[in-house]
Amino acid sequence: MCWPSGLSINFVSLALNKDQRRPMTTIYDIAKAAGVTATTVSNVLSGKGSVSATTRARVLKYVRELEYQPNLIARSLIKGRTGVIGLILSGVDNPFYAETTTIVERLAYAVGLRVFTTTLSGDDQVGQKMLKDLILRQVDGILITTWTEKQIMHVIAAMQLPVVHCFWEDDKPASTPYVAIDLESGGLLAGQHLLSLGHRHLGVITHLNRDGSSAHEQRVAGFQNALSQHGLSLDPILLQDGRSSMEGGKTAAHKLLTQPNPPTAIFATNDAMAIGAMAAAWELGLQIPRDLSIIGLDDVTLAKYVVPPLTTVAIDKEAILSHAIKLLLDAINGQEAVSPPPLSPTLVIRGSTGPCLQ
Amino acid sequence: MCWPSGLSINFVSLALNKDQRRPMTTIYDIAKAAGVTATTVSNVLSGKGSVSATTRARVLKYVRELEYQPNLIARSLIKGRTGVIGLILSGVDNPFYAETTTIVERLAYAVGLRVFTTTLSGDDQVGQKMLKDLILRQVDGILITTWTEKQIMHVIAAMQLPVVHCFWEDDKPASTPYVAIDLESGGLLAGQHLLSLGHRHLGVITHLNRDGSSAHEQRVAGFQNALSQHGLSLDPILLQDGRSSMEGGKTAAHKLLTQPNPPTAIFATNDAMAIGAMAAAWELGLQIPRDLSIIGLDDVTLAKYVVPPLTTVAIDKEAILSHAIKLLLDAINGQEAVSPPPLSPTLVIRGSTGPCLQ
DNA sequence: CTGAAAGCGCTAACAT
DNA sequence: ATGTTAGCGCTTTCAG
Repeated sequence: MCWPSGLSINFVSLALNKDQRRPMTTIYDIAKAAGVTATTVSNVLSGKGSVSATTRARVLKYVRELEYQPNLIARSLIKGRTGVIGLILSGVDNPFYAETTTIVERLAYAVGLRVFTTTLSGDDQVGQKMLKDLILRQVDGILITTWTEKQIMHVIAAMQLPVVHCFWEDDKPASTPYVAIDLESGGLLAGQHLLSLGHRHLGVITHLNRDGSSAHEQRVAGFQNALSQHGLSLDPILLQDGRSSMEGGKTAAHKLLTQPNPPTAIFATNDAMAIGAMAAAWELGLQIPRDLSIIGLDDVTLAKYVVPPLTTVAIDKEAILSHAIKLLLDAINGQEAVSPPPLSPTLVIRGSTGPCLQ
Repeated sequence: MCWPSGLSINFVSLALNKDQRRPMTTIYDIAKAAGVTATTVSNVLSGKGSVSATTRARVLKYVRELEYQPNLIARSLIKGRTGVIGLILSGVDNPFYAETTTIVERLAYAVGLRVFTTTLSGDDQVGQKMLKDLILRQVDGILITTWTEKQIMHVIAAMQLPVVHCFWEDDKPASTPYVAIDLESGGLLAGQHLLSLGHRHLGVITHLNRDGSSAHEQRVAGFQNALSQHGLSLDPILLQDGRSSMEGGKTAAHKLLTQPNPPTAIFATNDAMAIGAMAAAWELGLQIPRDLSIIGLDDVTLAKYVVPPLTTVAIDKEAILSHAIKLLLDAINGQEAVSPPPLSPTLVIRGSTGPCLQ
């Protein structure tokens, strides 16, 4: 064989097919070695039944020697449980979702669950197929964190598969457990903060297209409540769609800021859009917070590092997801899953908001 | 039962245990309904064997009526293949990894593979256990994108499990397929760019602790090559550890910039650290790029949105991961997995670098 | 305390 | 073209 220069044999690996690889040692292998039956080995391993100390020791010895590893697939088949859950996420360029995955994976593993993450990129078919695939793979439950096609919800419901919602409750069947956040008070907090800084001409960037959502509507509603308290109301032209993404937030901010009478402060209903808005402000030569205040909602890790650091309404992802996992586990175990009362967000003041100077 | 005010019965879900739920319809159910045997149903479904058009139609009819869904767990058990791969990631606050997961999930699914993401948070034990769990769950292969304990590598090697490395090749057994990037030329590009802007006093933020890595060393080496070409060399005090994270980058930049003779430009060996460095500069009242130029490496999505937009050396994640998945698939199928020649990064000039004004 | 037998849902020889 | 048999690796009654 002839190699392009620079490529050595190191760069080649003649892999072994599954059948060519050394077969895993099974429970039978160690049963034979220990001179007992598979049942006994199983009992030793599971701690059920009762086995004499002697045989237990002998079995364990071979377990070690033969480096036995239980085959979780076989176990899943017989138990009717895989110990895997599905996680449904949105695929927009939003750091929030990235953080969600990591947290969920860790929390789930802590209770013995692995997760298949399914990222829905818009309304494509791929995501929907991936979701069905989750069912074929016998996941024990599903955690939904974003808008999901009604049809899919029905399939899941028909399967009577345990489901928990969080961050997003649109089109959720009434009976589905849900970990709620008081998003309306989140919007209120944002509004009050801006108002207290003297801003009176306020813009909003939110997510409002058809698959958009009460989750964002609530934030806006809370914001409007704050305005009402000051006898103000939101000018519809100052409410723009940012599609939940950084890019969308940037575009929306452009529209807002190039109007004849631009706002002096903007509430973006999530941090991704807020960060996009900051980028737009920079392009327009606006300095934050001198010329424009921006407040987000979520408190993603990144918020601390953007310039200037983003003032935002923080939601406790960790707490919410931890609740969600617990709920899902209860549902999987056939226990009553009681949704907790809504969690309250908190205001985190950093550098992207300041007094109104106009 | 008594409910806190505001909570309605909607918030409760009495879940069904697995055993209580309607059992899935199996291949036998539809065999019985269609008056054939399970084998025939299997043949119809797989398209193997041969079945008369009539029975095929009849079987298919019941498949639809009874809403048959194949149980992939059972299939996995008999096939000795799960169609699942493991993905090993680092858990630092680096947007790069988030993007990696999403891309891998999509690319993998396109070739019929699902992925179990395993985030290694430092050198904790949890990550290592999760990794072993991957094996118990019979993943078909593993894609490693970050530093991994040698011991684990040995376990995997012992299992003769297909493995592919990318982005990171430290401690990689020589025979493991690897998708390489020419990181050294990446560092060179960064250095040349800074030099061409007139900067002569340069700082570097990189990842250098023990589990750090040739992956970052290469970047620094390339950078130093650029310096050498100009008869310059890197002052060791201007090389700081940023631990690959935004926080680390920020801390490192602080150290760099508070020195008696601070650099006029900084090369951070990844975008996360570069973004952290930008935050540090802001805190110190330095304006970018007027007072300080910063260049990163990776080109994460976020780079376009930070203020000012980050100049960086882009690596084509999509291409690399696509190669990696292909390699892994080859390895799984027992085919020769030939590592491609190293891919070249490219310079993307945005707003965080400018002429040296001192 | 240990073993025999059955079966989870599916597929793959090997008949017929 | 269809059916029979056996088995993937494990657990779970139920006997002994």
